[in-house]
Amino acid sequence: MQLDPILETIIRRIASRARVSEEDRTAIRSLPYSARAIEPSSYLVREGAQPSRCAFLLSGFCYRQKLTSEGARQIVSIEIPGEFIDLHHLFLTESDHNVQALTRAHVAEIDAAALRELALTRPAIGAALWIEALIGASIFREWIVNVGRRDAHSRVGHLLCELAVRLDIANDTTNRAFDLPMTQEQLGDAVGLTPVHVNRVLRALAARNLISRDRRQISILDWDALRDASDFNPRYLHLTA
Amino acid sequence: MQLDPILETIIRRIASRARVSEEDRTAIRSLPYSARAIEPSSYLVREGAQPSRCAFLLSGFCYRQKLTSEGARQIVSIEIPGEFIDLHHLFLTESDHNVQALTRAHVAEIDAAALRELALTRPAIGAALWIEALIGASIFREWIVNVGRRDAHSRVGHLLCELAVRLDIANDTTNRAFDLPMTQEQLGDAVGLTPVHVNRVLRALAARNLISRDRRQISILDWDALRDASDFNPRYLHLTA
DNA sequence: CGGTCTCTTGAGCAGAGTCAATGAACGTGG
DNA sequence: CCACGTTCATTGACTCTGCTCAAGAGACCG
Repeated sequence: MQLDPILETIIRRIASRARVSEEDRTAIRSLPYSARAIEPSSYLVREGAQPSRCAFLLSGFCYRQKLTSEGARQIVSIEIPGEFIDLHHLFLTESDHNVQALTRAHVAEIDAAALRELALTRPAIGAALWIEALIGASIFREWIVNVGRRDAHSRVGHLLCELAVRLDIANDTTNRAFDLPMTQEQLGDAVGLTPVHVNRVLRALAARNLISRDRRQISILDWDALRDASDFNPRYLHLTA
Repeated sequence: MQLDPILETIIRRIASRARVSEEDRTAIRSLPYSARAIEPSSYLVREGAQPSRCAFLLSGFCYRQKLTSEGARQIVSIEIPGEFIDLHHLFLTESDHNVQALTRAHVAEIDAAALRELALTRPAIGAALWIEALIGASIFREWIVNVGRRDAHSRVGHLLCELAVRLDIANDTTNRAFDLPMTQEQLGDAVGLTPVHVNRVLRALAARNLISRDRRQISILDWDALRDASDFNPRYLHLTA
């Protein structure tokens, strides 16, 4: 029998978090889902919607965002390939935020009821999804700290460190360099600064030889220095959980 | 047979989130736990620790907090009675933050392995705990927005609105008034401001007749006005989920 | 009654925002 | 291949919200 490569990708992700049995794998293989391509900046989820599917990001980047009544935007997380992007919809009916594609992206939209069923009845799958969700929550907490208590240089540096680590883990590399598919305005929305100030901070970081930039390609030149200057401690990513 | 009032409280909480069967209740009634009183400002959980218990807050207030290397503190959530305060420890080994008591508090510390077992094998209990955790994550997201994109007046007002709603729900009241057991310094740590500025903001809100204060008793005088001024929309609390 | 912790208030400062203009990169159609 | 329009990045000048420093007043406690 031919295996569906998309479901196998999802299985690998879940298996990386918990010991899944052959029956667990079989159960995942029967999940109803549909694959979809998303154009940059289009919405995957809108605040107030009641989605019946739960997306898994296969390729591309997304971000999670909320708007204030003043029209200001705050990005509350950035999603990279290989992540479940709305586990919330498994158990909460209404979305409390928006999710948009940053680049062209591919997602597998899994039937929420079916995935919820697996999460509740198959302990290994349940545990894996719990871990995914709880690490996500931990990252939210760190972002509150970032935006609430760090100065502009550390905020931007911290975000770059986080992305470097998460991308290196996801790609099984140790590059500390990556293509950052965000405008400076979006970066500002992620760290609570204006685009003008993000620009000044980025060049200040480059001037201090902590990073180098070429278009939107970011290389961290001095990891230890940037990590220290940005108060970055990867504990909150629970890499060894 | 005599029922343990503490476990019954926990059962009621879980039952408010999902339809639990009599077997589910029986299973909860056999959870190993110990009750403990906590003095103000003492720690329930420390960053880096590997707790084997998961606390449920029976009375009193707690806050969740992280420190930067500069020594700045950011409070990332405030916990009120009736909440599970570290569901993270069910599935993540190491704590990424500190939890401290705000007032004298009572907690039931439940054996994490036993509760995890229930979460994974009893669908109703699992669903209830998922909902608890996901609402917590939603509140983290809103706090990122609060600290990242709102001005000082809105930030403080937003926090007061959130606490008023959560406490009214928990106590089944509609007072819009509550005792806020926090110093202005702690308030500042929750909204990313200095205590001096929190002080000015609080008196400005009082001067605009949005709130009144007597010691640490807060009354919201004009709910609609404060809600609008603070950009508060309770959707993120998922009250009807 | 003294000590300590909070709360208040004022004065001056500075980090980040605003406004505005210029320049570079990129996609598109001719 | 080039002209053009759009989006994004960069820079300067100026402003302002919120911070720092510091001192005094209340509240609470043993």
